[in-house]
Amino acid sequence: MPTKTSRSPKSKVKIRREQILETAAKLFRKKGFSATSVRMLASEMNMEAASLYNHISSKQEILKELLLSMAEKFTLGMEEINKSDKNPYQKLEQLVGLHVHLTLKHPDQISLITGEWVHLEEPALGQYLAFRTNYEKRFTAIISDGMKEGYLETVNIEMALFSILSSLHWLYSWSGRHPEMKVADLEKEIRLCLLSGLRKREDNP
Amino acid sequence: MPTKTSRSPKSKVKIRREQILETAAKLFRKKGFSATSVRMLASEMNMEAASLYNHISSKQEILKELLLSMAEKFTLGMEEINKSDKNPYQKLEQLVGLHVHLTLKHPDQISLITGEWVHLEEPALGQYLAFRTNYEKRFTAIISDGMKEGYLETVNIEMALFSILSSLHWLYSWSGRHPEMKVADLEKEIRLCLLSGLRKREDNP
DNA sequence: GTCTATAAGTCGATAGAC
DNA sequence: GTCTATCGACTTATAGAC
Repeated sequence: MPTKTSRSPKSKVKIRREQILETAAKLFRKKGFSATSVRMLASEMNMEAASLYNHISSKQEILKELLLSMAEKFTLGMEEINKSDKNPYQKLEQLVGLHVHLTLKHPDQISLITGEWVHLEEPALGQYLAFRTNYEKRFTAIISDGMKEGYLETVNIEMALFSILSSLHWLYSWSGRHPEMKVADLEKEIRLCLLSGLRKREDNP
Repeated sequence: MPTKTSRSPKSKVKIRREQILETAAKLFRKKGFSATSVRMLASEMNMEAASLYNHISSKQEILKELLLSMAEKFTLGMEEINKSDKNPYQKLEQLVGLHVHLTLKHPDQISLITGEWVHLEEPALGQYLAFRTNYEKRFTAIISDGMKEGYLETVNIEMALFSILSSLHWLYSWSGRHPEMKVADLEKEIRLCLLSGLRKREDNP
């Protein structure tokens, strides 16, 4: 049976590492990955740059962890939604909810999805793009089903995906300007804008 | 009266400078401003880094020129559209056209709008943000008019602006994947996705 | 686990020959 | 207008004392 003292230092290390990752995400968001030096990150953590390397192995590793952990969260959410027997329109509503939820919980990490993934090196880059492609493929399938089953207007599928995803990707900047807005309200408003517009009005269940 | 030889070298210089700006935009798009070195830019131009400084005064100046020239083009387009006596819905259609047109003409420069403006230094940063704020204000006014006059569904105005603009800002990545698509088709499709969804269906002129 | 010191390289930009 | 050579500052990361 592990003693108190045998677990305590381990969890302390983990917390410290998580603080570094959080701070890094904030800096990467503000300055970009390339323009953020490990010295700046260390300074923000009130330590010397060399000390960081007791917690992380490289600057690149930080970016990799920040981006791949988000990619996994989106993939997991997509799997959860696809497991249910909801109709395609309801799945889209849930997808909006997934984006809103993850965006409000991890705004800094989410912001990196937009432009900082280009700084990933192989093999992390390939892994990340695989997640991304898979996610978009599943998203497209749901939109496609929604059109076939009469829940959605028939428009260019790729364009629909593109317009929905680009709006959802920029949610973080919007939520930054309205920190007072509640999750439920934000979700309702963005559903109204992105989905009700798309939804056929006449003959729906 | 200027002779042929007096104009020829001047225009040659200008073309060289424009080639540098174009190449820089392409590199900034691919690697980001910070991760692009002047040596890489020079190499792409088949010259030494030092030689670049006969055409530009600094790396920062390149970014400033790329971004502010695009900001001016958008502002000019907005002024043109606002000058007409079209109704708000028609103005929105024209705005979509403006974005499509500028995106297809300057995809690399447009791509910088998304994330690279953060690397602008003052006073260029202030100038850029002033353009941006002004543009968003006018865009909002048109949406607001459209709602008041019954052309558009009544939704959260800021959210409508946000979802339209974020889709339009990412047009460049979409057009990159579909280089074969014609301007008119792209414009029609994106209008369908972004505006027809928003447009009220019952009682329009 | 944090520090100082430093390696080894790249950065933007300039000086001056041609 | 392009080159070589170079400056000084900054970069990521490591070695080793404490």
